[in-house]
Amino acid sequence: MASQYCPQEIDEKWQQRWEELGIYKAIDNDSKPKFYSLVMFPYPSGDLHMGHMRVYTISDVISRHRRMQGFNVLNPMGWDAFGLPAENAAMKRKLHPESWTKENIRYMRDEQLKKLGTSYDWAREVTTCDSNYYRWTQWIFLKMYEAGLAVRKSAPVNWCPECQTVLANEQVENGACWRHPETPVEQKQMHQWFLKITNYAEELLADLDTLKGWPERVRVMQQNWIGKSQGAELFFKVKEHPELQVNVFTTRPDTIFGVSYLVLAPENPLVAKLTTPECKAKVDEYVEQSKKKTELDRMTAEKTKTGVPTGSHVINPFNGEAVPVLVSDYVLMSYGTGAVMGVPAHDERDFAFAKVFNLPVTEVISASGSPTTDGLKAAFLEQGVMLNSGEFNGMGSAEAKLKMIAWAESNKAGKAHTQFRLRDWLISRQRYWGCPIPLVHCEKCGINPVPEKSLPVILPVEGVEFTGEGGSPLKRMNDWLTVDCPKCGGTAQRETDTMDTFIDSSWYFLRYVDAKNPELVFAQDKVNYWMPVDQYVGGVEHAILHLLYSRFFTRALRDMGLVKCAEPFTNLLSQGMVTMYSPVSGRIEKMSKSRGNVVGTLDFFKKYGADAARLFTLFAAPPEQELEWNEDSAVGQYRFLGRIWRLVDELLEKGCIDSKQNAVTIDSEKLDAAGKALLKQVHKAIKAVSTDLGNAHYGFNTAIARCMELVNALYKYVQEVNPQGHSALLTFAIRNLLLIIAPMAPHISEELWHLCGFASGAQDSIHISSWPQFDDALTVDQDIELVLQVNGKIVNKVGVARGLDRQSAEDLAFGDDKMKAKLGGAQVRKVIVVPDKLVNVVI
RNA sequence: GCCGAAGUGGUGAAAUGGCAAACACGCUACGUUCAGGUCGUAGUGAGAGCAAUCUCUUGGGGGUUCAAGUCCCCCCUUCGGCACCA
Repeated sequence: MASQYCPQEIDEKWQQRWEELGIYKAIDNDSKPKFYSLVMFPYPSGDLHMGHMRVYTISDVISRHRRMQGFNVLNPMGWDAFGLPAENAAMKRKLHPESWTKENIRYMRDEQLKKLGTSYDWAREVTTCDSNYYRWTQWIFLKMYEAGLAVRKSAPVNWCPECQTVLANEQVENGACWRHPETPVEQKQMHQWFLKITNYAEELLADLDTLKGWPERVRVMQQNWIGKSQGAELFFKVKEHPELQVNVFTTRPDTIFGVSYLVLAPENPLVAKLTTPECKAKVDEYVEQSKKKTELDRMTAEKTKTGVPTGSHVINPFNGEAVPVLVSDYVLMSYGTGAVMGVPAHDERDFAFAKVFNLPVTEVISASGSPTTDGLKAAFLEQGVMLNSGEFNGMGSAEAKLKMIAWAESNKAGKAHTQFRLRDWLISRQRYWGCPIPLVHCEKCGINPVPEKSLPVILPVEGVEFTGEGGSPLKRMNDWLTVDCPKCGGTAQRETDTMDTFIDSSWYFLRYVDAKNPELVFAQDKVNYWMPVDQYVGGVEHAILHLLYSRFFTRALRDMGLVKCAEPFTNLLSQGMVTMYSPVSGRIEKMSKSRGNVVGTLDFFKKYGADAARLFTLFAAPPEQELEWNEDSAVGQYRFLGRIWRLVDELLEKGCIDSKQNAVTIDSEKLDAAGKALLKQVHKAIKAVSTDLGNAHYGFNTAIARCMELVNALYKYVQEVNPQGHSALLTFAIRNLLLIIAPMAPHISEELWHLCGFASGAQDSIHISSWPQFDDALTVDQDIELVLQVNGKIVNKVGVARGLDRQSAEDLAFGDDKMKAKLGGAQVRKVIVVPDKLVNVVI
């Protein structure tokens, strides 16, 4: 055995051996309890840095631990391989996106993920840009099309001029493209394909409550995003055009008697119909101006209200009053009906608007039920008592709300309505490197789906030219473009838009269960055996996008009878990001190439080994927290591993490791005091690490600390006691130390496991050994320190044997010299005894 | 503005309402070494004291409790989500 820890000589050896032995293969429909461990698959950008490695390490430790606990673990890996960066890189480097992507995958798989010592079942590898994956993406799309969940409609959409494509709402951040924070998105009215995620809005929101294994912050983010508001849709007839009516959505139908005007969004088609000839010039100008504003402008513009009258009026269905209709850009076309009733007395924005346009402020709710004496200074937003509201006067506003909705319904003046903020998912992309949408446009028969038997619609690879101009290169691929209409057989054209890459990742976890099936998207028995995912690990940046889409997909597939579960991910761990000082910004920021603060994986692995990298990312912070990369501290983990190595080396040298000894425990009674103490340390460490790795918070940092304590205890023992003659105890300690650290440091533990002779042969591995048991009785300290307090302040600590009864503890406290001094002769009011912990005397 | 998470030594952090700072990084000393590194051992929250020891300490202020980093209320700061959402 080398006396020095040399990861360079052991890491790759074991990585290869594990692969040969196939010990990480998951077995479908095995009788052992299953554990589906999933980590968010990477985009093959070409290089993983330490920031990425954290998430794979965390998920790998969970998988390894469960495997040792006897679970049939599914721990797969794949590639989210479609997407814009490949296309942009291809244009820049004159490569095809496919070769660029495939080469990146090879490098990231073979040179990075495998060298981290991950335990993936590579037989299930999935690559979303492979036609044997995306044919099923297309198949699911067609199923959704049949179910009416994929629809083509005209809608205002977000266009990123930089990406040259439309984007989903979820991909717009602060009014800018998620890939280009400097580029504001433009609003365009376009015919596009949408998935009707809104059909599931209610369920997606309500079921968040069932996700007890998800972090609160992620649930709240999804809640905010779905954004449910309850209220009513109310109908206003147009005075000048009795055949027209304007519907508004409001959460406050109880304020309807306070309506003093109505506002339309500039994009609302009713604007043209309601504008009178006298007002047309000004309205047209206003609408033109607001069209020029990007969403970003409209959001960041000062909140002073602007607007123009249309010249028309609508009639309040509750009191028959005619109120003017105006146009203003504070009303959004994309939310509700694109029209709002103006109630200045009870809405802040309406109040501000009324002040600018000098509109009446009619108070209809007040705290007391009588009007405010000197006029409202601001909108009154709270609940209260109704006034100026006809038959509803005197009612509480909450009650009036229900009564008024009922009145509206029976008088055909409105109806109860729940409004969601969530919008349908725009999935068309005017780009090449994505999954083709399997549809055909025929001049005679319109839009037809590609028949199932003709799938996949292969994305053409040969002869594609990337000019960066004139839209998607697919539009110029005439051979590919022209196709027989599946319905009439005439000449037709393929759809040239591709799908949003988030579609690919919305179901990949379902394909892993049956990754190579050529006949089916996945077999029923397999998907029902493995799903749902037991532990998902990934970054919080996907809290809305990917996680919401996957929840939607799983529900849609459930309704088609393809899966049984509604929620795909039972437990979710959102790991914090890895940060480091950035010389670009001068701040500590998320590790990224553009910020110039990345630590490459290979250099570190070469110098200190994969285990040190793994231990550092696990040890430096709890998994949900941010972690600042610190080279010194990471090297500290390398030293810790060296300490283990030398300890085992020394014990082997001295013949203190007995490879045959594999007792479950050691008889404590036969040990001397030092031996008992060490044995206790071992059982305590097993217990603590089992708890830390087994609970929902995954205390990897404390688990490693416990291992360090055990190593420290072993050093102390070996120094104080001649280890010779104690081989049974020392073997037991080393054996268990290696087992409990194995999930976190898989290479060194495997090497030492074999060097100690604990493996049954070259075919054996520590990683398929059983997780060790601990004896709870042996973890209990028999000698404890009883804390003596007066009024909760510590006065003294005395060593006593465990199990001292209350009375003896109290006597002991009152007999203690320091306590006596502290108490003086004061009157004792109360004595609290917490057995084996403390005595608190209250004076 | 609404919602959520967090705030503990020089640093990363740890603490089922019951001894605050486990475990590390860093630093200091000693040993090993020609020396440096490595390695090993010890020390290391702040203040006072030669010392035993004492006092203070978990963003700030109140409260509950025999006992609060932990529970409750108010405030401050930082980070994150939503935001002219009717």
